[in-house]
Amino acid sequence: MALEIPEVVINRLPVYARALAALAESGETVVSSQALGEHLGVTPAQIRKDLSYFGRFGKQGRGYNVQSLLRTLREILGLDRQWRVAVVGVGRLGAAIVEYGGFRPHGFTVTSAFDADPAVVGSVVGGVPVRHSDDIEEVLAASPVDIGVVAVPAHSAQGVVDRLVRAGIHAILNYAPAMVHVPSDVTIRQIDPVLAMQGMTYYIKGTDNAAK
Amino acid sequence: MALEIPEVVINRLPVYARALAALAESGETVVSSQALGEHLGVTPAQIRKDLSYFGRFGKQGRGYNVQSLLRTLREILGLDRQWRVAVVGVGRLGAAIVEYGGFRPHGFTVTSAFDADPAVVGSVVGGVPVRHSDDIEEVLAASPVDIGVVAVPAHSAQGVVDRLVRAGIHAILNYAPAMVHVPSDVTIRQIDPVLAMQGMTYYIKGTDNAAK
DNA sequence: CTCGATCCGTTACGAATTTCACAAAGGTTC
DNA sequence: GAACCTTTGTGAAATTCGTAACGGATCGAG
Repeated sequence: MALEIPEVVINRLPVYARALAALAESGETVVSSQALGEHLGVTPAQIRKDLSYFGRFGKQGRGYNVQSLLRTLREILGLDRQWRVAVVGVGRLGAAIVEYGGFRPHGFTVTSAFDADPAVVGSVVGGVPVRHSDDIEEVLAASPVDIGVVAVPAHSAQGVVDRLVRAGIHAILNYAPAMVHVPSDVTIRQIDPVLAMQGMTYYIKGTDNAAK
Repeated sequence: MALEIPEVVINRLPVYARALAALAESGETVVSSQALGEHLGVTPAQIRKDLSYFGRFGKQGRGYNVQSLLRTLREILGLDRQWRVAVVGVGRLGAAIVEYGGFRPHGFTVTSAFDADPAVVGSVVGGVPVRHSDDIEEVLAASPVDIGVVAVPAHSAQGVVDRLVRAGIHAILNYAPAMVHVPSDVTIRQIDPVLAMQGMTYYIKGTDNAAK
């Protein structure tokens, strides 16, 4: 508690946890920072350093116990709980997110959905009834969620985020191609394929394929 | 050319470009690093420093010309060209990517699609014929692309990436929940909503909603 | 029980990145 | 055209982050 843990470190922990889960799956019982690092493309030193922020989990000469380190990481990250998710915007993308089955095995369950289009409000998507975006605060006051997922057009994103923040949400995953602002006690992550691609083209400007 | 430009800087340029495009749209002709920074949540100094890697684009006392800075950034990033994209994996997610209309306005066109499922191979998704994943090298040799998008299950991701690399691709956007390895002359970006969420739960462990 | 090999946790160092702060320059006002 | 205000570009300082290196455990072999 005394030490402030860098965000970059926190963001690497889920990667470690995923690798450990794979190792556990394949029956491995111990793993060294060396082996884990190779499997993951990071240096062993970084893994040891990252873990050392939270305690001492390894045995010298042996490595880490896969099961127990995995359990520890999941506990640190809060992955040992169920998290309720609200999805705002159930257009093409939003509907795909609500119906996506990949979140639930990780403890994330979509428990409410919102949209601004009256034609969609009232329908049921992926087993979740769609409410109107104007009622976010009201609906979430009655049945709170932990995480908000924003899948609305860019120009509506900030408004939706503001609503989610007012509803008491402290974690937001934003799929909208817009840089939105949140108070410092709210964590936000951006998922933006276009930005990701645009950040790559710089590096391939000079390659053969591009020459035309 | 002499200077190696940090990757973090490159990744911020598309964000600046997007903000400038919005300003241009709304008729603004000049913008200061101060104003741009506020609009974007970064410090003015960072914007100036980032831009200074590439030249001197501003006027003291005035700021930057929106149109010309936007044009310059697009040129630097290679956003002034058309980029051909291959999508591998046309399941739920892959099909959504191929059919997604949001890439084309930015110069990214999906020109080929692949899948390993014989039931899907031969069909047409979003106007693009689906070929078998085993034929990636062959097909891309005949009609090359610039960027590969991977939307296959985690266990197939590395194999697909290897194929794309062998086909001469130098930029890969990976939607598969797997850490894949590429040679140093290949740029890769990861899109992983589960990791993004898992990186947020750490920060909301102590909030009211989670207490139950 | 000793030796050698392995590997963690930690500290010290170095690299990378961000922020600061200021001289120089453009614009405006009178 | 002089005084003043604004804002850039940039070295230098400060901060953050990653890597190297090593003492001290742990284990297995003989």
